[in-house]
Amino acid sequence: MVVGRKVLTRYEMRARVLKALAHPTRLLIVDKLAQGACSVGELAEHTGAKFPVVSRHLALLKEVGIVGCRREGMHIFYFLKTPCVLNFFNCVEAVLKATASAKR
Amino acid sequence: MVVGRKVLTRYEMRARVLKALAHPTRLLIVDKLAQGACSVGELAEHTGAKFPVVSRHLALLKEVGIVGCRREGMHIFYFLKTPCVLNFFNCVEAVLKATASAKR
DNA sequence: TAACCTTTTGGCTAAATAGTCAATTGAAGC
DNA sequence: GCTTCAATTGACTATTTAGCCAAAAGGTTA
Repeated sequence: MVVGRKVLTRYEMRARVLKALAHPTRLLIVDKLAQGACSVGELAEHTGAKFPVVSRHLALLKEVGIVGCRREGMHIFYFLKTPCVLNFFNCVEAVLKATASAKR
Repeated sequence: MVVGRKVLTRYEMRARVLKALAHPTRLLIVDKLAQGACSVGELAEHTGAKFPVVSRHLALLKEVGIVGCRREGMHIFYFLKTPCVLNFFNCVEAVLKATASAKR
C-alpha cells in the first residue's frame, strides 16, 4: 500500500484501518450505515456534525476501504463495504467492562 | 468513564479503545504479547523502539484495559488482558484486501 | 544504606488530526 | 447554458499525539 510517497508496512496498514475507526463520530457513522446506506446530509443530521466535517470523515473511511459510495439522483449514498467491523464492538465493550472493574 | 474532567459518551469510550490499538508499534506489541508476557525491555528490543517510547505505549494500552502488568523480580511483565482484540486482525485484513482490489 | 538495574516521567519539538467558514465542484433539471 | 442543491476542497487555527533525551522513581541485591 502506498500513501503519499511512503510504502507502508503491514502494521502501518493495519494501524491506518483502525485509526479510521477510532473516532466517536466515525463510529456513529458506521453504526448508522449498518442499518442501510445514507446520504451525507442524513449522516450530518444523525451525528449532529457539520456537513464538511462529515464529508471528511467519510472520505477517510472510504480511503481505507470501510465504506463505499454511489450517486443516486441528487444524493451520494454511502454504505458499509466491510460489515465485519461491527464485530469489533463486542470486544471493545469487553475491554471497557474489564477496565471499569479492574481499575487498580 | 471519566478522563481528565470530561465525561465520555459511549462512542467516545469505544473510540479511545480503538485509538489505543491504532498505532503500528502498539499493534506489534499486542501481537508479541499474544505469545506470552514480556518485559518492557524485551518489547523494546522486539519492536526496535526506544525504552521510553515503549513504556508510554504500554501505559496507553494499560490505561484502556487492553494489557495488564505484574512485577516479577527485577522486571515488569506486561500481558494481554483482553485477547479478543486479536480477532480484529482478520477483519482488518479483509478491509485491506477490499481496498487493494476495489481502489476506484 | 548504597549501588544497581529496569521502568517511568518531565519537558520539549515536530507532526498529525479535527474542526471552522468560505469557496468550489459537479450532476440535475429547468 | 444557467440555476440549484448536495457534496467536496482550500486555507487556516487549535488540539492531540509521537518521539527524543535527561532526569527521576521504584524495587533488588549486596
